[in-house]
Amino acid sequence: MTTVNQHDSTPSRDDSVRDDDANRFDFAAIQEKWMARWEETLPYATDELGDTRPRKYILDMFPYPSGDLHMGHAEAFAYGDIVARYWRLQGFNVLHPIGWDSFGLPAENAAIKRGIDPRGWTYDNIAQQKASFKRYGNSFDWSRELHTSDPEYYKWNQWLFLKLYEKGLAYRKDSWVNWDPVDQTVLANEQVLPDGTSERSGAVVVKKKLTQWYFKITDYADRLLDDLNQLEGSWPSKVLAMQRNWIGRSIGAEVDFVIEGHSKPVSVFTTRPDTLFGATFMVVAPDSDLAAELAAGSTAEVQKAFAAYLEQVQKSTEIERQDAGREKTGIPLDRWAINPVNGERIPVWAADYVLADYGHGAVMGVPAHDQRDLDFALKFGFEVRVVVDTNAPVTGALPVITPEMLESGEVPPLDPVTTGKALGGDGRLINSGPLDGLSKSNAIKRVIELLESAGTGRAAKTYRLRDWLISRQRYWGTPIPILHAEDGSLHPVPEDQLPVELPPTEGLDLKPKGASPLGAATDWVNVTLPDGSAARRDPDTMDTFVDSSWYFLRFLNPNDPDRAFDPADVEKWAPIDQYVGGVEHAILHLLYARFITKVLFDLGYISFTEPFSAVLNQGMVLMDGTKMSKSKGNLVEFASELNAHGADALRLTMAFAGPPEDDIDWADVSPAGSAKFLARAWRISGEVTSKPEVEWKGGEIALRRQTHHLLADAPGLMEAFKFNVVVARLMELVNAIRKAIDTGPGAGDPGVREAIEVVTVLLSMFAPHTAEEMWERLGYTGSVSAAGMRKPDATLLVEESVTAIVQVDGKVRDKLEVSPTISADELEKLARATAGFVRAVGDREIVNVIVRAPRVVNVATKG
RNA sequence: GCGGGAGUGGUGGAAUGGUAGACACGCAGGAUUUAGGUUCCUGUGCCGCAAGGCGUGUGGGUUCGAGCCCCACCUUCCGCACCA
Repeated sequence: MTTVNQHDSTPSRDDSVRDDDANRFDFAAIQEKWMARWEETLPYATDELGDTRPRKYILDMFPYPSGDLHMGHAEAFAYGDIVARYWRLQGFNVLHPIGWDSFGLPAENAAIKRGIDPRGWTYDNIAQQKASFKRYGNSFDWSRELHTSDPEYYKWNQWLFLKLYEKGLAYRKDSWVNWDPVDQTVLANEQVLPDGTSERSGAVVVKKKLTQWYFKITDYADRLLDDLNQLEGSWPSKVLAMQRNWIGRSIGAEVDFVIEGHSKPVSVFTTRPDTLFGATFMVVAPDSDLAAELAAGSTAEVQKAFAAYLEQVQKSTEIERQDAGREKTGIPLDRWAINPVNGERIPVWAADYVLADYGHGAVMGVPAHDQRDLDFALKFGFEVRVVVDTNAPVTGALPVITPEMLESGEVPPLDPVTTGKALGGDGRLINSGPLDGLSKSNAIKRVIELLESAGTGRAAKTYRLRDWLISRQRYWGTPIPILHAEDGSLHPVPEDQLPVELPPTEGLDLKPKGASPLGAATDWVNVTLPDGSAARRDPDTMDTFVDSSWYFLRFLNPNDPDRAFDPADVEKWAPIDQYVGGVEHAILHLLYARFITKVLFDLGYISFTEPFSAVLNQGMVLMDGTKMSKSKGNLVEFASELNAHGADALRLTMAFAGPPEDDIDWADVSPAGSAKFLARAWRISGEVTSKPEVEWKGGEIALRRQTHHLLADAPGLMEAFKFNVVVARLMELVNAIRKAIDTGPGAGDPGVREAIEVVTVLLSMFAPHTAEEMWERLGYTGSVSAAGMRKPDATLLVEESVTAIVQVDGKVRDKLEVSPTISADELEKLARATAGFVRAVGDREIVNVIVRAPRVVNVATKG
């Protein structure tokens, strides 16, 4: 079947010809042809030597190879590719690499289920995804492909780990961790969903006390937070907000309370040190070490009650704990704390509304000014002492409040006990000795000064962000390059002995059992230190988010055996100009990558502190309003869509569906409609009878204007990610060309050739196979991707005439065709003469005339 | 509760404060066709025979003019949440 002709010399509207093979748009044949061509010519390999063009680094979040690509990939990778192709057309040297995030639990779980090696499963999936990407026409530089599960890659994870270890940023600690009882491994805080279940397995996460490796991301909390300001405008505001929220910096003070009979004072963190005189009790987290110590030093009765309470708390799930309307619980410890500012003796309780891992795991209870403390005080009968008059204005004179004003509700009563509402607002301090009369913010400053001079407190910040737990008790990950000597000392594996390769799976039971399967690989785990003593390898592997925290640097020198990346190449390409991926990585991956980038900056390897200059989050692909899933029976398969409509129609559908950030409901879009448009455009490319050398100037002027307006508008639209609008404009231009051929100057008009060539060049971003084919049919031999974006001719952008609207009282009453250079007076004169104007104004009085030549005349009337 | 978005035809969506609904899907009609499909053309916000009127979640405001800016509210989606 001859589906593709260089030159269809008989453009004809005759149906007998139209139905011929040569005039039928055979997307499958076109796709095959160009796929094979690109396989030979490798047009998207980034060749460095002597290339003086400016650079762009466009990156898609690399995929996890679980099965074939799905519709979500089809969307995200279409957008990334469109952006990459756009910058290539604009004359940039574009780096657009691809790799595989190929370590991780799904491979291991699949391996266990089927009794196979996770390697085989993973690399088979990669082969499948790779083939799909090639069919999809992604303009990747395949020569830079990387796999995080290759020793050549994970060697550098280990190198990175050692660098953090040297800097004291990788450390071991014994603490309560999130334990996934199904996957039998620990999870990072970020991997526990809000409902307390595991992001991976869905199991309810439990707490377990373990010694684990951590990265000290909290050292970078301020920088991770403050540097977000630089990204304002080029990152989605939602992602910025989520990161700020996650880091969760609170500014306030630490206050030291002496506990009677306890050697060390107990510090509490508070954002409201101004309310210190209103503290009537103290609460510690029941699962904190502090609570255990305080209980241990109390009566036998308290010890027993405490043990029972602790057990009850630990049995309750995260879901129960997070029920906001839950009644407060707690028990007295029969211990007493001394308020450092007034010497008052206040009782210490344990209650689970205080969290062990935030602040110091202890709070001062100020029931009048904190809702949680108030709820607790009302239940257990603590004094509620108002120390901020929230009715008092912060500036100016104090008001006189009469009983009538309180009665009428004009002024709310300062009575939290009766209202049940804590007084959280600003006001003036009362019942607070030296702070009386001060505003909230002044009182905070003053009380910190008093505490600091007395040595019983200080200004302090605290964060919601926790250190990053990176140990995983699983096989399919990067081994942690640390040796444990028999005396318990830690010995980093020397850099020249990296990588520490994973042992083969033969003989290993990968089934989760609470400890890493690597511990059972006797030959692998037992080693000898240089002094001849015995040691064991650390059997845990790293969180795969370590792999993805720096992979964008490895793309620059993916095959360099001597270093993770070449600083000179990093200088040339990084940071990434445009990162494209799902919002599901808004916190985890992006935060970790930002952290590691800052660490590498501090280590002197790179010169920038933010890895991603701009981020685009694509929406989701839905079906009938919901997420696709096999169980719901609404799954749309990428492969079957690709077979049915072709890569170009699919890509075009993604681009045309709407703004990239919005969800696409596959039931609402029409890949068949996209294919129809492509066929329409392709058909025109075969009908054009002029030669490539033809002089544009003689072309039909209206069509030429439309062509050049599109050239003028396209860059701005593309850079604002308004792909749908660009596609709409291409459709308009194709419709105009169709009309020009059928009922205008005909297929030989130079303007027709110019227009369809511009369509072809722009279309190459969305539908690369079709565009290449059209380019060839138009008589060119090179790739359209190298054709470059044409410049609009400024003289064609000036309109010959514009439509002016005539408004009366803001309503359109008539229209005029006028010169774009018309004067205001002239326009007003013409407007007053229009029929619509005369009819609308009637005999009413004109009170105002606004003229904005050449677009609008608006007349305001009276009566 | 805190934070971030979003509300425009039957549908997806356009619209530097200046003609609301570009473009497409769907639908209707026509041409071609033995027929279907394809292709091409025309129409398609709502009410109304028409003239005309009404229309961007609701109510206010600014303006000659508001889908767009400001205030209040409603609905909805997403993220976080006993974070001291």
